[in-house]
Amino acid sequence: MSPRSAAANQSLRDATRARLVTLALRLFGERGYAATPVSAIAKAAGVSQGLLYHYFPSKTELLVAIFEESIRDVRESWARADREPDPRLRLKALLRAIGALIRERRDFWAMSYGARMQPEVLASLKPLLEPWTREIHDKLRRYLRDAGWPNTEVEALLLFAQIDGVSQHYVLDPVRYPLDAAIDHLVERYRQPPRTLLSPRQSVTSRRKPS
Amino acid sequence: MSPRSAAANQSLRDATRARLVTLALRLFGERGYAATPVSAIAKAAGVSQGLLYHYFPSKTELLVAIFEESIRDVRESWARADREPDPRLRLKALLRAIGALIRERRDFWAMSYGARMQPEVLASLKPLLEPWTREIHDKLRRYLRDAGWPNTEVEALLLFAQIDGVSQHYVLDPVRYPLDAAIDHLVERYRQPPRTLLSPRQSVTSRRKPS
Amino acid sequence: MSPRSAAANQSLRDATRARLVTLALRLFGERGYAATPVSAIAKAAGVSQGLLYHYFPSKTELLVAIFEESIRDVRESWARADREPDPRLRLKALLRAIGALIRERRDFWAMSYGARMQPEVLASLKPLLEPWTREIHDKLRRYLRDAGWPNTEVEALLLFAQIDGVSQHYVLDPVRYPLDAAIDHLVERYRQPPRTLLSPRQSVTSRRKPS
Amino acid sequence: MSPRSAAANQSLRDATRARLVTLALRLFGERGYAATPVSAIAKAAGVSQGLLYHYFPSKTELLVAIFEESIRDVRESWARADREPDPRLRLKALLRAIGALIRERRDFWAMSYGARMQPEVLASLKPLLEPWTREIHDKLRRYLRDAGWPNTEVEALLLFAQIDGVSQHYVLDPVRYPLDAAIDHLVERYRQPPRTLLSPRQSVTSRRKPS
DNA sequence: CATGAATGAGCCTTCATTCAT
DNA sequence: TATGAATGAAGGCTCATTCAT
Repeated sequence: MSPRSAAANQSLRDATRARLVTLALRLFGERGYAATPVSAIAKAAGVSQGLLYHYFPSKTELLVAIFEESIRDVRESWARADREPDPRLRLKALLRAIGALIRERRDFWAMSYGARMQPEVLASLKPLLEPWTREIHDKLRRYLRDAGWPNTEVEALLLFAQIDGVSQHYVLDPVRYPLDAAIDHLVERYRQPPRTLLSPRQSVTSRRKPS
Repeated sequence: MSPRSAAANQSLRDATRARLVTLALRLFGERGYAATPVSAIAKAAGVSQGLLYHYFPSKTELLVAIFEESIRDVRESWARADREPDPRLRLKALLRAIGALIRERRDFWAMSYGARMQPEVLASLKPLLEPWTREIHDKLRRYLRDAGWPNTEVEALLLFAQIDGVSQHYVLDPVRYPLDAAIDHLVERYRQPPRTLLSPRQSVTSRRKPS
Repeated sequence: MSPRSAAANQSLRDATRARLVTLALRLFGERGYAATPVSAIAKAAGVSQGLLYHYFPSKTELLVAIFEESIRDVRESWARADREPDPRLRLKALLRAIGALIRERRDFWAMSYGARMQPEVLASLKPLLEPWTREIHDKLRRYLRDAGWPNTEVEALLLFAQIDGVSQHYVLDPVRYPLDAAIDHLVERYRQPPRTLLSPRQSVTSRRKPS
Repeated sequence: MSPRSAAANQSLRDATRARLVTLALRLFGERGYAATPVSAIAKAAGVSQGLLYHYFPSKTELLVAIFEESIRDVRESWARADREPDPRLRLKALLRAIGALIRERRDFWAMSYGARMQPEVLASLKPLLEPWTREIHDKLRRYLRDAGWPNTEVEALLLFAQIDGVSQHYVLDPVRYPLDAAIDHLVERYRQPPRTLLSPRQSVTSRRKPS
């Protein structure tokens, strides 16, 4: 009954939609969300501006769609680290995966760091970002715990901060920032929990003293 | 011709200018740079829009002025750590000062993290931001070196990332983020350099080779 | 080539067309002509936008079709009053019929009163509206004359104005407007021509003088 | 302290604002509210589009401003009828005033009748229109009562409907519609209350029963 | 120094209509 | 007959900036 077959239509839809998401992500990453007019996205994708609104009800929803998709991808990518059987190597695997993602998805991080600092924009992203942030924190904490780290709550907090900080510094100057060295250092730092002769309850403060 | 004395005039000028900078910083911090119209700043400061352009040639220049001032303040604040004679305590002093600044100048960091992710805006800030970033990095590196840390280049990089990460996470959710715990943990972590079995001179990267 | 018989096809066609007209009328009535997108009509009717343009070459023509149909219905409804043999009761019969129509076809009147105030739209409706308006006026005038009213030209004008006025006020607030009381009053007012001692030919101006 | 004197500024403001209101009223009357772009108003008033938004926060608010102003004027104009001491002549005076207003303020009525049929627009006007409608109704009722009419509630309703009907019909075809004749007829009809054989207190509905 | 009226460019969004299939 | 992807032209509105006074 349909002119184009339903399948053909769907694939056409998907292709156009995907192109819009891809181009929007690139432009948002390059110029920032606020500074990228919808018209530029449409033009880059080779479609009319009106068509964009056929796929996304608003510029904001386009942003949300990008986040949804990217978060899904990142999540999948990280999931691989879960398959590492040895808990002592799992953190390392995760950090390597993160390092790769930072480089591969630079546009996304750039856009993300910019968007979340604009309260108006953040409002639409909160439902997405808050669970995700918690998810990351929990994952880090679990990994640290399994590897025998103490004080995992704050330790996870700091690890998260380091990752975000490195990612952002890299994004700000991708050419010169020594991303690999930074990741290497992180991997090394988290290779194993601080050793203490006395007890695992011991505070971090004394961790390497007696040796 | 002027009824006011030159001095009175100047102090009036300074007061108005200072008010504009203060209010602009607050609004930029609350709503973001792009989302804050010049008109809102003028209104908040109780002056006309025209007058604002008497003090600052453009919205961008107002932003630059805010950065200049804030950077100067932050720099002064940090300078106190330099006066700490014991190199082993200097890093701690610095981290404490940073923790206080993060909380006290929340608006500035919020604005700063947002603005620097907008390439268009970043362009104007680069002349300011680049030297400052380098300055911070160098200071961290020097402190680490004086405290006997190895591999200070990358170590400073990571410490910087941690500070920025913590600051940004705090700014995103000031009510719930455990800033004090994070700073405490940082202080603890950098209380003294890691001891290695072989030699303290060994660089981080190579210290595991022998194993 | 067509799998369906021509007759079945035609009845399907008619059904779809009728549905479009019905739904369009409802939506135009509820939201107004200008504020109702073609897409909303197609969606409400459960067909594609493209198909709508198969039945009506433009939104305007859809509006015209609605008017044609509605006018035809209203005309038929009023025609019954013509069958009232007693000229003195005919006006009453008409007013009752009108009262019923105002209530039953609220959407049409709402849409109609809105559309005819938009010159751009009115242009397309003029060929329809002008003859109809004249027809109504003439009918009213004939009824008044047959019932023995003087000065029927202006009298018909005023009666028309009353009907339109009541209808519009009702449409603006259907819940609270006392339509029945208004119609009753109209019926009563036009139950018989004003009585004059002298002659039914007497002008309106003098009709109540002699008492 | 102000560059232009405050007075000069105010008069400049008032002049521009008044020009905008006047031109907007004219264009809304001619083309309808929805069909008149803000740009057309600005152009007609000889100012930039942006300036219009300096005076009115939105197109809707401009419409509201027009209504406020027009209602005020109409109210003042009608107030004169109140000064007529003889209650039997007061209604006549009012109808004459109304007749004049219909002709003089044709644009306003045209716009008004169009705007109130667009639910979206009506919403903003309701706070203005509802009290005004009630005010008119009450005034008519009071006049009728003072002139000795029975059943003033419904009688006022019908008189209101006639006025609105005549006004709208005139607006739809100002060249050919015999406004004067219609007003004359209204004046005549409401010259004095209908006499009943029994008593002037009798309700309209029953007044002619005995005959 | 100070005002605020005024501008103009650009942005997001809507929508009637067309067209390939 | 039927679909819905796609277009293009506006339209309402915002805002950094200028300018006459």
